[in-house]
Amino acid sequence: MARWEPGTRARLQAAALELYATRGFEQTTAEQIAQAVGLTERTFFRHFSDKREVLFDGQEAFLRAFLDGLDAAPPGSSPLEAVASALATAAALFPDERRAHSRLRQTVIDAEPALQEREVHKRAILAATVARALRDRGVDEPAATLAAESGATVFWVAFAQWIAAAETRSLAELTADVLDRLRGLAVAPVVTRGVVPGAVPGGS
Amino acid sequence: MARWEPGTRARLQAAALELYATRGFEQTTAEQIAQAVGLTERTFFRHFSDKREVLFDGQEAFLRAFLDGLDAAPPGSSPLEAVASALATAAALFPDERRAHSRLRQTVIDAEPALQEREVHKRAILAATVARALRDRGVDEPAATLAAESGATVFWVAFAQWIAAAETRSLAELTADVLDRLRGLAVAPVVTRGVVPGAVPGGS
DNA sequence: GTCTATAGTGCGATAGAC
DNA sequence: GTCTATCGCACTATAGAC
Repeated sequence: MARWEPGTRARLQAAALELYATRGFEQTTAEQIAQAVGLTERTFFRHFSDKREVLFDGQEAFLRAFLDGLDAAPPGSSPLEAVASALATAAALFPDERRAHSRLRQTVIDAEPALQEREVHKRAILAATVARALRDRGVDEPAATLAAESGATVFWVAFAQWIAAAETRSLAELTADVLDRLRGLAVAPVVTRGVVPGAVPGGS
Repeated sequence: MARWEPGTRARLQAAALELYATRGFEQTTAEQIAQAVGLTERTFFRHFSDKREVLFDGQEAFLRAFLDGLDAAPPGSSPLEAVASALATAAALFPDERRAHSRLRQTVIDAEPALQEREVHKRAILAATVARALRDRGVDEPAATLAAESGATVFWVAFAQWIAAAETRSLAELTADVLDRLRGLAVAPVVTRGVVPGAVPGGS
């Protein structure tokens, strides 16, 4: 391992993130990313199936964390208890040191619909995988899908909070809080702020 | 409205769905779709921003139904009660006559990752819009997002059931059932089928 | 309606690692 | 010799600019 620099993928990812953040996703060509790390466009596409995918690597580890968390839940746990365990395990993948990086990456994604599409697709795959794992644990449908989608939603709501400007709490703390709020949804039948009738102008 | 054939968009959509279903999405070029209805490729892209979008038109009406359903909920309703109202209104957009068409369309989408990305993106936009409407009704965060995402999940779970092979129940009936199951999730702490310890081979 | 950049693919050639 | 990462080149279709 001397002829070629190791960590090619990681260097392509870093270069892509920086270029997307500065010039914008559409204005950045695959050739520019490749040249930034001394490679050709063709090599870029050998590592990543398309320009979007370079920002969505490492989701496998994230998915595995979720599944490991499910496995860690004691047998006989309710679907939501198992999901709570998965959330805690997954949240541990995002220590505070990663916060700045996650923030920059999300800024890039939020600026580009094409990237948002890829992101929600990855999120959908996660939820579907968790649902399958729950079914394997003996949870029937539609409970498995509902619990899995709810867990995913809790994670992304907490994640958005975690990378919000002034936020300092850990992701683990935030996921636990949001999960509690979800539990309260089904049983708390009152709105918390004052209702303003007619505040939503109905169209048509 | 006499110089050109009316319903151009609808005819392009029908031709696209048929071609995607027979030749496959990737194997179908925009030019083929356009020529199938006597137009040029350029005209296709004037009506639809890309090849995927031709399958995702009419989401505005769907979104409006959801919002109208929210408005129909009495002031002071809980977030989930408001969502239940929205689900009923939205489900009414899918009478049984549409079932066959929805089935074919979903078959095409399920066969192509690029189309799945667009679909989940549209679903995400729906959930975000519902969340905003709930905030306008006085629901705070994260309750608004949690309720909106839960409502969206309920709809799509019910929708998948509605277009399943042997299904005959109406979409309205199915959304109501799935919503009840969701309500039970947070309070029902037991799995319904027998738990088989060790049934999930834990890796590593 | 034409013209063009570029995303993304297929295949072959090269060259180091083993 | 095999295996694998990289490069080079030709090519199509998308999508947007003019």
